[in-house]
Amino acid sequence: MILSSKYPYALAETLYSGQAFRWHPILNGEAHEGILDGVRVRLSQKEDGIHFSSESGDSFDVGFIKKYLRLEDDLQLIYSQLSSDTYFTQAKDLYEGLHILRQDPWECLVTFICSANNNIPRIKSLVKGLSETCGERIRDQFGYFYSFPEPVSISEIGELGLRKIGLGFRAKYVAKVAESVVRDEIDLKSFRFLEYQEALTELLKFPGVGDKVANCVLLFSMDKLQAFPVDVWIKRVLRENYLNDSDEPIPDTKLRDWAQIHFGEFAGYANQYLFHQRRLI
DNA sequence: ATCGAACCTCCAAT
DNA sequence: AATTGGAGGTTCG
Repeated sequence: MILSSKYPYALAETLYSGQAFRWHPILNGEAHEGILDGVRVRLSQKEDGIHFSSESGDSFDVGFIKKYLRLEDDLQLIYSQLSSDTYFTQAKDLYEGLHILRQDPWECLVTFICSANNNIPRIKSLVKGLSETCGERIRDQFGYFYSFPEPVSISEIGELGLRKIGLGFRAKYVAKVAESVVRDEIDLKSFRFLEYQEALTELLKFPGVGDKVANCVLLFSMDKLQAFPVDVWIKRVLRENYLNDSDEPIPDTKLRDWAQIHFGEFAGYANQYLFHQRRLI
């Protein structure tokens, strides 16, 4: 199956820019494999577009992949809205076609709780451990793989089980969030229909979710392109390029407010490009 | 309100 | 070889 799009798509940059943690290169980097909605998916970028295959073939909705990849995003519009910022423009010239992904909110929430005070290899290994411990074991033509666990499955292994996987102090948070989602029948998918501020307020009620994690979840899974996660890398970018080095430290939420006003409705796209550029220095 | 320490774990750098 | 410091943060006092 070939997915075509009007706009350039930097597939590898997108899959490995630290927003999703279950993709890995296969066939000497020719293609990428991940698990979406309990299905193993392979993607590769060719001249004529992004090639996509999975065992369920066409029965696996192509529309699903298109949504996941945000193929419909109007990059020209987004670029033009951000073009007055010279640092964004620099990053854009380097990584043209880099996209935000639209992930599953539950998986996104859990993985970004796991991201606290962790580096990317650690986050990946935790998500892998989680999936292999309480995800569903599924077989396809290439062998076995594991779906990302449902809230019930995580709540069943509890804090102790999560500690065994290596979540550390995050185990308590993930366990509580899983229990809460199960008990209160919270439909995270519906958060996407809330306004940014309202969804943010709701997410902040979860233990282990502060402003940074909430904004990641909003941006990467809830269609809030104005979300602006303030992490150490973005702080470096802001400090180095936009603020006086001599200034005293500014609280993260203030930095976010400033950035959202400065960059506007696509602040999250600016965030991803600046983050990606700074991280690869 | 604001601020710093503490929190699990892993691993690279002393 | 043991120890320290830091990693895409949040909570608690």
